Amino acid sequence: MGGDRPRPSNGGKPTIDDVASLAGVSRTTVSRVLNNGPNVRLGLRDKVREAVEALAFKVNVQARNLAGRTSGQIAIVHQSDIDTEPNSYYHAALELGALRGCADHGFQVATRTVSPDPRVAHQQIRTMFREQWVAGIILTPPLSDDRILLADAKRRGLAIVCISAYPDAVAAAPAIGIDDLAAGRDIARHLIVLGHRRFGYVHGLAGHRSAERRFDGLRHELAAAAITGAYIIEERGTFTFHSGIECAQRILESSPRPTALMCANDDMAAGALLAIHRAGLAIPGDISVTGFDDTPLSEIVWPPLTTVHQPIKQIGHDAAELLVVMIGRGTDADGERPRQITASHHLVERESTGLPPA
Amino acid sequence: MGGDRPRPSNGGKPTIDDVASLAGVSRTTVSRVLNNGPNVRLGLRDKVREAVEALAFKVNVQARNLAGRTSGQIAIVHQSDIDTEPNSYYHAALELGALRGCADHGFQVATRTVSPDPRVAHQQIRTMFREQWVAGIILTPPLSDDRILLADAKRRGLAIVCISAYPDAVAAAPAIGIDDLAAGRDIARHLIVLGHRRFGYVHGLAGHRSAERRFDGLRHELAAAAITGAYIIEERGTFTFHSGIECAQRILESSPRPTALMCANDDMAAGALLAIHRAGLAIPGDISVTGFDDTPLSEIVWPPLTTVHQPIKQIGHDAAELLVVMIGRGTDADGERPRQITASHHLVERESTGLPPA
DNA sequence: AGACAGTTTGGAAGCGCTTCCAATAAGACG
DNA sequence: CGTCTTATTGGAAGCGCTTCCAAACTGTCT
Repeated sequence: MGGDRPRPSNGGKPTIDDVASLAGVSRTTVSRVLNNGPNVRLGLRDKVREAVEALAFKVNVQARNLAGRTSGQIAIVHQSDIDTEPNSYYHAALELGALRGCADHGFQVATRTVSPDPRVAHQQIRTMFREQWVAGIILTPPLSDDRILLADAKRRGLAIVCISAYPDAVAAAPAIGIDDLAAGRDIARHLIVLGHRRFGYVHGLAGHRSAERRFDGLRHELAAAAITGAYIIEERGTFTFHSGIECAQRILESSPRPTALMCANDDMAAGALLAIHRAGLAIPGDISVTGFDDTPLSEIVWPPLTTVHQPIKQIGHDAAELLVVMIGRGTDADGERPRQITASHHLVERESTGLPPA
Repeated sequence: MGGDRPRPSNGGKPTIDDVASLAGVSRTTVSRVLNNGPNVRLGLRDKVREAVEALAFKVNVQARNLAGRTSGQIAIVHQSDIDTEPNSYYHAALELGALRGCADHGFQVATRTVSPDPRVAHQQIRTMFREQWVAGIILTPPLSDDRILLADAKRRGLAIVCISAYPDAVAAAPAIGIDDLAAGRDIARHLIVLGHRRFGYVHGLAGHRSAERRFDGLRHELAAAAITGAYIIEERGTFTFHSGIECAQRILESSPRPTALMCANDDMAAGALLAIHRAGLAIPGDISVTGFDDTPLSEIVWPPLTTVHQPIKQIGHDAAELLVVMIGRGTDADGERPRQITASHHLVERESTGLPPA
C-alpha cells in the first residue's frame, strides 16, 4: 500500500519524530512550530511545515494533552434538564453541533446541566470551576447572559465561549450567534410590508436577553416605518408550546385583535397556531403568525411557519472551535483572540403569513 | 481544602502510582485490576479496589490510550446527510446520546455521513476501515441492517454496535434498541381494544428492517385477536412528513375507509394528520392516528399523537457505552460480551386515538 | 576585540498509563 | 523432599508529545 509520500519509520502513523528527521531539525523545534511558539527562524518554520504536509502528520491529541498537562477537557453547560424538556430541538441541535466541533479537535467533552434556580446554578458552576478539570466551557442561553457568572469565570482565567449572548456581554467573553436585532427587523419588515399595523408579540423567558432583541427589532422597524396608529400587544411565555397557546389566547381576547402575531420561537408559534385554530380563525386570513429558529417543527405545523432560519448546529460547532482556539495558545500567537462571531440568518417565508384582513 | 481522603503525592489528581502505594502493590498490579486482567489474587484485588475508592481515582484516558496504542477513536456512522433533513430529531437525539456516552468515557468521536446510495456507502465505509484510525463504530439505521457491511466489519475485527437492528443481526454484532415487535403489538392492541377493525398502515423506508417489525406487531396482534373481517391497507413512505401526507391521502381514497391509521414514525403521522384535516375528517372521530417514537413533535401537532415512547438519547448513550466495553477488553475479562440490549418502551396515549365511528 | 544580552536550537526528563519480561511464590507430582 | 509447572508479582521500557534547561549562535555596545 505504499504511497509516494515519505514513510514513517515504524510503519504506522507519522509521529513528530518523523517530521523532525524529515525536516532535519529536532523534535523540540517541530513542537514549537506546531504550537506557534516563538523563536523559530522563518526558514525553518517553512521547512517544518513542508515536512508536516508531506507526511500528512496529525498531532496525537492524547499525547499532547498528557505531556502538556492540559486536561483537554471542556464542558458544555446548559440550564435545566433539557432531556426532560419536550421541545428541546433547539438545545439538542446546539449541543450536537458543539459536541461535533469538540470531537473534531480531539477534545474531551462533558455535558453538564445546572439547576434552573440561579442561586443553585451559580453554586453548581462554581463547584465545576473549583474542581479545575475543565480548561474551558461553553455556555448556552440563558447562562450566556449571566454577567455574574461570566465575571466570575473571567477572574478565574477560565476560557469561556457564549452562545447567542447579548451583544454587550462580549466584553466578558467571546460570543457567537446571529444578529437577533437584524433578524427581528427582517421578520417585522416582512409583516409591515404586507400591511400589518396591529401586532401581538409573544416573548420568551425574561432572562434570555439575546432573544429579547428580536422584540427590539420589531419596535425599531415599526419606529422606522413611522406608521401612525401601529401598536403591539405583549405577552410573555416560556418558549414552550403550551405557553404559546396561553399567550395567544390572551392576545386574541383583545379588541381590536392584532392581525399579526410574532413569537420569540417556533414552539410558541406552534402553540399560537393551535390557539387560533381553536378560536375558529383563519391563518393567515384573519391573522398572520411568525416563529423563530426554523426548527423542523416549522415545516410540519399547519400552516407551515414563516420564520427566521438560524444555523443552530453550525453555531454550536463554531462555538466549540472558538473555544479550542482560545485554549490552544491563549493570546501569544497572533495576539488577538476573536471577540464575536455573527452567524448568518435568513427569513424563511412559508404559509403562515399573508395580507391582513381587509 | 483538604478532605479526609488520602492526598495524592503531587497535590493534583491521584494517579495510578498513588493507588499503588496506598494499596501497597506495584503499579502493574493496579493496572491489571483496573483492566480486569487475569492473575491477581482476590485479596489484592479488593485491596486495590478499596484504594481506588478511597482516592476517588479515575484513570486518565489519554495516558491509557497512549500507552496502550489504542486510538481511542470511534466513529458514528449515519446514512445520508442528516443535517439537511428537515425531520431529523430522531437522528439528532440518537447522535447526541452516543456522543455523550463516548465523551463520558473519554473516547474520541468522529461523526461520518455516508451516501444514501448503498454502493457508494459501502465504498466509503470500507475506506474508513482501511484507514484503521477507528477502534470501533456505531451504526445507525438503516446501516445497522446492512448484512454485508456487518459481515465485512466482523471479518476485519472491527468492534461494531448497531442501533435498532433487526433481531437476527445480533449474530453479526451486538445491537441495542427497543422491542419493536412488542411495541407494534402494544399500539395495535390499544386500537383493537377501542374497537377498530379496518386499518391503514404507513410503512417507512424498506431498508429499515427494525421498523418493519412494528408492522409485524400489528399483524400478529390482529391474528391473535382472531377478528373476522379485519384488514390492513398498506402504503409505503420515507419517514418524512411529506411522504406521510401522500400516503394518508391514498389510504383515504379507499372505500370503505380505515378507521385507524398506524404510521411507522411520528413525522409521517403528523403528515397524516394534515391530510386528514384537509379531507375534512375529524380525528379521532372519523379516524384514529398513531405515530411512533414520541419525538417532541407528537405533543405539538393537533390533536396530540398517541405514540410509542422510545428513549432515543438513552439508546444512543448505551450503544456508545457498549462499544467502549467491547473495545476495552475484547472478550478476555468476563468472557461473554453482551449480545443485545433491549431498551424499554411504553405506549403514550394522547388525543389522536379514540373509538371508531359508530 | 571582548563582554553581555537576546535569540535560536537541541537534549533529556517526564506526563500517566500499558505491557513485556524476568523474578518469585505456590502447587503438583514422582 | 526435590523438581517442574503454573499462578502472581514487580521492574522497566516505552507510547508521542511538551517543556525545562543548557548550549550554541547572533548582534550590540564599550
